[in-house]
Amino acid sequence: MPDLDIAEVARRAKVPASTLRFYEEKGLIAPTGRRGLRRQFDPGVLERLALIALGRSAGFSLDEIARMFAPDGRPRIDRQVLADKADELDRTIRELGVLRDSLRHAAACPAPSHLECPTFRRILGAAVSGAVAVPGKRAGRGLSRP
Amino acid sequence: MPDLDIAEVARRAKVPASTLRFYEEKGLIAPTGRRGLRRQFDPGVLERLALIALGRSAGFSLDEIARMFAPDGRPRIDRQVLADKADELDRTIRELGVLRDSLRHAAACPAPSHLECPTFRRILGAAVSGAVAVPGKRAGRGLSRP
DNA sequence: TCTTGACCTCAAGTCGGCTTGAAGTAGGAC
DNA sequence: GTCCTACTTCAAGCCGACTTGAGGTCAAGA
Repeated sequence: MPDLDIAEVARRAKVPASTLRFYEEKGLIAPTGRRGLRRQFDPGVLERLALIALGRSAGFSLDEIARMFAPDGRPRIDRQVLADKADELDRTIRELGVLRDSLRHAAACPAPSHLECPTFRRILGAAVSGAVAVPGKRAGRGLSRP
Repeated sequence: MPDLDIAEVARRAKVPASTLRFYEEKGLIAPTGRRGLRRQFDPGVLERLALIALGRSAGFSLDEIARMFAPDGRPRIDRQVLADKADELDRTIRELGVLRDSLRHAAACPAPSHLECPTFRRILGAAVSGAVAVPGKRAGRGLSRP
């Protein structure tokens, strides 16, 4: 398969070209060369972008992901790191489950105000005590389908 | 219970005073008055902060949370919104579960390189197709214990 | 040959949720 | 009465992951 134009990569990976340029700047991907001004990429970049997307959705930062590629470009993913991330996701999943159940209860609860519902107050208590924490603070985050 | 000084609220809610000022600016909380320059808060603010923390961990933005308080200060949480958020969390949880299993497999997989593992490649394929998405993009996010 | 338009560079902007820093003030201990 | 210290205001900064805008270049089609 011949090299792909940046536009083609963008189309296939469903990623804007600006993002590809940004990733290149960060050292996550590299064009094989240029045709005129235009970047050309080895088709393998698609796999790499998939790897990046996977890492992102698992909660790794771009910098962390960059460190998972050896200088030769091949992934050198530390299995321990993966296992740790899986454990982290596991905790996150359990916490989200509790939260989901709480929300469902609050949604179904017949108390006139949520503040009058014992269950809701219990959840609040947990929130106060820090048993429930805020996403985006160096922890496992979820995924989405926009 | 008498009013609480901002420092006391910060201590009890485990939130920096700067955050309380920021929340006030956003209209999320309001002091009952001042003693000298210092803000004084009704103890009920603790419950309200708990509600805010809970909302944050469920993935609501501060603006969304602000809209959940009626002008009189009482929460007016739409049960449908809660149910929707619960459903969203449910989807997130399922996706994270798949991801966790995938990570565990990759961690345990004996293939010399992850790219040579069929399972890993299948996951990558899913990532490419968009079946796995990135957190932080208007979707349910997870929780954490920093 | 000329035009078109998709790419290029580089700097700056965006977004959410705060934090930080400089400069000011007042309550309470001495 | 004075001092300390914890508060105050306001503006600016930070983080990550990109996006946007202005001005420039060049391959390909008419």
